[in-house]
Amino acid sequence: MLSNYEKQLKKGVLEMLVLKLLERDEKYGYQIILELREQGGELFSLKEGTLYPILYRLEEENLVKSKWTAPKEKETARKYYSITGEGQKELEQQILLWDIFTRTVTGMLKEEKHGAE
Amino acid sequence: MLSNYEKQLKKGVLEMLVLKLLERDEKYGYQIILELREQGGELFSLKEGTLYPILYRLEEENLVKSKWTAPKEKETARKYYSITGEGQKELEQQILLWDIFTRTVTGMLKEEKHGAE
DNA sequence: AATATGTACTTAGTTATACTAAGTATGAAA
DNA sequence: TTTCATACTTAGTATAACTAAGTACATATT
Repeated sequence: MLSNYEKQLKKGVLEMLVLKLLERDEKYGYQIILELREQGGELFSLKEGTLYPILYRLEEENLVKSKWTAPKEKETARKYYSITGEGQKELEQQILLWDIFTRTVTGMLKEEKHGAE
Repeated sequence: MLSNYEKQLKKGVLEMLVLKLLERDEKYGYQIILELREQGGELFSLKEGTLYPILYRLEEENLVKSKWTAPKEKETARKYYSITGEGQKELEQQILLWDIFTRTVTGMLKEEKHGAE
């Protein structure tokens, strides 16, 4: 079980990571869950109830688009998501901000304790 | 004005940064606002309505403790916060997690697009 | 003198996002 | 036949940062 601190750190980042996965090629929701788990370990082992609403939100914002596949015999239907041009731009923006953000915070954590001078 | 993405990224981190500032020496709320702004720029220019509730929460969790200063002549009273032993431990934990978290995410962002193989 | 600005703290209510927990439906394995 | 893995949906909750408003006092500006 993740600590509350870990849950909070993930805010915002999940959207960026989903866009990043879709940058490669189109994927369906459950596949994204598996790949996030594979790449991110426990920290990014999402329940369906976490991932799917992210996808709906991204689609609402036109950052991704989806299409259902006609299921072949003995296959469940899947909803494939792909990144849009707008989504690609947004992803690049978010990665830039992520770099600035983490460098800023890491810098602030390095400020040393003042000794007597 | 910060983007929504930036607001979300800050979740969790502010608590850690406040603890970090208090690690050096005790400080009062308004002073913390000024130092965060100085070190963190626009990204960490907090309104009072953002900072003070963080301090109250930290105190509730016994990670910091506070004392009012008796105001000398022509001085407003200030509430000084200092970190507790528990707060110091929590800070170290959070910094460890922060490092793991950022390395994980940055690694996931570096996964290259698959070309044809 | 009146107004604005900076210091210093408080609090009510809003927004955004991840969470839990439950549900639907199918196919394969025990 | 019961469990498990796949695959998607949705209602409700928790958390944390936000806006916006307020109090109070001292200093600076007009």
